[in-house]
Amino acid sequence: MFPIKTIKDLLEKKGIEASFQRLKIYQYLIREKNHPTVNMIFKALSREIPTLSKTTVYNNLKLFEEKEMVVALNFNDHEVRFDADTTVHGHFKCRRCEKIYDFKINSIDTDLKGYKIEEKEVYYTGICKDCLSEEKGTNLPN
Amino acid sequence: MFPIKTIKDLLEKKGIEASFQRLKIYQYLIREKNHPTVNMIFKALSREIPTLSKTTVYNNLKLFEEKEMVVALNFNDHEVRFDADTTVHGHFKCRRCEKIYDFKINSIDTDLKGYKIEEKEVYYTGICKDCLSEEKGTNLPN
DNA sequence: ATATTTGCAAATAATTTGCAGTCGA
DNA sequence: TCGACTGCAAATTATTTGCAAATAT
Repeated sequence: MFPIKTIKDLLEKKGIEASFQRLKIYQYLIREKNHPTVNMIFKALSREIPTLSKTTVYNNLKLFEEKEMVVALNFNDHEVRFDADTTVHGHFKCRRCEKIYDFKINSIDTDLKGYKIEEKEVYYTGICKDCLSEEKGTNLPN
Repeated sequence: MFPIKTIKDLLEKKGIEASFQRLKIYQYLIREKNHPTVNMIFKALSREIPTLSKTTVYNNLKLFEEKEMVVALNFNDHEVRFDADTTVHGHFKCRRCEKIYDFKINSIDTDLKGYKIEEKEVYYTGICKDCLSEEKGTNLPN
């Protein structure tokens, strides 16, 4: 689905070198779509790249952010998560299973006038579909 | 506008003691409405309360959060800001002057279905009205 | 008197920085 | 060969924890 070649082109189109580590980190983001933390990326890729350092993960995520290839998500907890989808969309975080779901935003009606808006971020928190149905399941003996 | 007495009642209504430091911290939040960081609160109140410690500021903000008297704002930068207005509303941060403005959200139209939403947070970033007009001012010789 | 709160100092965690060695066009 | 990239170790910053002293009911 996302062969190395494609990602390589993508990186080069952005004017950055396609080093092995960089390529793998970006590939991880677009493949997994799991909104990982620095640590999740580091741990997952360390298996393939045993010499990988966390600094490199930080370096590259920062670079991706500058190139607007990645956005950082800041929910109200002390971990930053990353998303390679930079189009405007909302993020829902389940406080039970900790998963983050993307959702589509059709419009936001506000009273803001005269401001130059450059970025929009929308975070929802709650319980996801799966956890809700599990909850129901445990309550009903059948 | 927010006399000590009123704030004292408010804290007690929430079931927490109205200690001097606690009262001052909460008063600062609702008076200034400036969405301060821990440091801003600490520095501002240190003048009046020279013995104040940052731990106490952290302790009380945490308590306020638990009691849902305060929400923490996480823009994509490494500082958390606090807001004593806990109703759902948006926050706009100017990347020029760093000020945070509140705005009203009438509605958000999304495709999210079947999820239990418990919290909504909306962050906009850009240039505020004031900074925009200054910008114009410097460009025009008149 | 007793429970809560405060505030210091130390611990922890996340991120950044400096820099020497490595890699690839 | 040269500049960019990596990765270690140390530094920095934000936040939390442990605990003894202070405070308030």
